[in-house]
Amino acid sequence: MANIQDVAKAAGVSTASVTRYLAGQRIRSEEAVRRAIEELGYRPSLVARSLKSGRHQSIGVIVPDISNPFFAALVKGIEREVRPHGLQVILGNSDEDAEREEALVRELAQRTDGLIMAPLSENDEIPDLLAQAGHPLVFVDRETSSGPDVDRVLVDNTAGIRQAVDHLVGLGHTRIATISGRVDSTPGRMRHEAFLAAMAGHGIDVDPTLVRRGDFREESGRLHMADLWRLPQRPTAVVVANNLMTAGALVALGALGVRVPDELSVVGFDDLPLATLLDPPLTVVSRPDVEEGAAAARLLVERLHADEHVPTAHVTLPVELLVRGSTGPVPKGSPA
Amino acid sequence: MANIQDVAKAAGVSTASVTRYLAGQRIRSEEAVRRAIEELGYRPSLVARSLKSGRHQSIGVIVPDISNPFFAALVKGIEREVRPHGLQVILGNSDEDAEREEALVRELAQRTDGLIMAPLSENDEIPDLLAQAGHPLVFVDRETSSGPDVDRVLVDNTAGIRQAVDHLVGLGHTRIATISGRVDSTPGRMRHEAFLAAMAGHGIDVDPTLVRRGDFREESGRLHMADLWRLPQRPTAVVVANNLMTAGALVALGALGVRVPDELSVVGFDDLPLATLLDPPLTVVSRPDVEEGAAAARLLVERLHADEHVPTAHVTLPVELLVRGSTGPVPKGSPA
DNA sequence: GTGAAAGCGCTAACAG
DNA sequence: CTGTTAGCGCTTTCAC
Repeated sequence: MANIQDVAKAAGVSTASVTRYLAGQRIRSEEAVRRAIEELGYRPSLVARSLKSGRHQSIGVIVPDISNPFFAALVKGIEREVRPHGLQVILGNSDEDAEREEALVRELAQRTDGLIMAPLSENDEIPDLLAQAGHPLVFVDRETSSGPDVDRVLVDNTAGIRQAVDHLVGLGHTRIATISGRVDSTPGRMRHEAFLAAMAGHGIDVDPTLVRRGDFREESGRLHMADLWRLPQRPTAVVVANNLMTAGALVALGALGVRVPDELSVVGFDDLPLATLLDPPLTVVSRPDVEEGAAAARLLVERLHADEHVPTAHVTLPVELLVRGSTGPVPKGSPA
Repeated sequence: MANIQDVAKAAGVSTASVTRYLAGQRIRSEEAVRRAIEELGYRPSLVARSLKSGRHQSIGVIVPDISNPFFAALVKGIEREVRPHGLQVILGNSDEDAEREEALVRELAQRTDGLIMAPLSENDEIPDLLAQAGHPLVFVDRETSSGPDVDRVLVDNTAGIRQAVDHLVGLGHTRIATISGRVDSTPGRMRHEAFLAAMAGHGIDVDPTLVRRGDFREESGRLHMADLWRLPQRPTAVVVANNLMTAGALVALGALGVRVPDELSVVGFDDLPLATLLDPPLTVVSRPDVEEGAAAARLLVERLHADEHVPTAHVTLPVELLVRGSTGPVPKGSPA
């Protein structure tokens, strides 16, 4: 691979002139340099540029699970927002693994100008280190609890769960179960607490056996749903804290031959691509996923372009309950 | 951020000794260096290392659409395979955009040790340039037609489509439609040609109005399906060339109130996460997606570790027709 | 406008 | 085993 010295030599100028040409400045031997670059197939080394300038013209995005359609949509929103600014998006997938997440943070912090991340756990410390080091950081969907104040974009998890519970209670349900996500993560904790609060708000005592702690993965939805159905006193409705666990719960229910919503009402959090085509169509708490990513990207870009200090921003986006076919009245003969 | 000089100074040694310590070699002042690193919070600059060594300890993966579950699974397989080798995976999403793909290739080629990519089009030239420059490259799912011979991992698209057509013909269908993917891409072209060949193999003349060219996106599945249903002579079955377009086709059919498989049989290519929970469960050509990624990763890692020339490998993985509920006999009264 | 030269942070060859 | 030094490829003073 040709370097800037080769080009300078071929064009009969100094490397400084080549740099100037590259930067779009006017130089006398423009044509010669252009030809030399062309003939040698020269491409400036991004690594050398980064070392020299400390900038990378790219941002990093770290998500816990890229195969979750929600995070895929988030990434879409980020890319859409960031592209016009000439920044590359480099994606890291921690695969729900704390060690891998840490490695990615360290790697991308050094190779990008800023980071958008959904940390695995609120106890994560790495992001705080980054922020302290002055590396631009925006939390999206999740945040950490300790450390400095950081830009973040969340959705109104509490309102979403409350709407779901209100809807079920309105249909006459009282034995409502929940399958929570990781309670050490922001959405897991908030949705879990919101469920308990909403039930209390309706004056309903929650049977502890109906409160299950999952981990956001499909398998945990499957297992907990099967468990719930094995209970002597079954629930008449269930609120599942994310899309993947909802999918798992539906698989379990399908295998058990449970009729939804006749025997059990199901509400998921986060829409699924084919939610309307399921049998029955799934009632879910839906949120503006692409927009969530875009909002986070806007905060980061703003911070990258700012000369002076930018105050920390906290954005909360609204959610919406989409009532479809998977929720219905309490089955007859159930203990009301 | 502290650099190696700061550490050397603090420990009272030369930078060379710090480097040696970092590389795990035995040095006399080990303890002093350890403490200096600890106290200064020193982290070696990856960028400087890359510039010096020309290696990056990471690989790049470029896919056309990360929100397609197939590519998400592919990435999973790659990460699983590559992690034990201490390599980071950096993901690029071209979002079906040729310009963006080119930018990603150029960027990642300079910042990674090797690339796994599913090129948008068989006419793409960038990958060839890379390969000529000696940058390790593996094609997965798709390849380019010109340029040097490159490692690749594909699936047996032809056999998959043939099985789908055989299955439908076995059920008595002859008016079989297809919605193809981008025919300038490997899987698009192969599945398209395989469809025509399989039909010819059964001695069936294909009505040209039943052959639609989509672009692998959901919307194109929706549009083409709606178009097909508007035809005076409707098909009795349809083979859709990928998962997203199948989802779109199902949405269109749902909106039109078409009963599957009573009025129309549907076969998709690529399984969908919830395919078994759809109404009816979807018949698909399924393939080992995670394994496809892993196979590509193995080829790349092998090439990265090899001292000498490694002959090019071409891997083709088998596919499997999963017959579920969306295919059935020809509707009565249809022109056989 | 232009070129010489220093330096971003690291590693490796070399001499001790 | 250790330190000195050159150099990866680029940008940016600085003096002309």
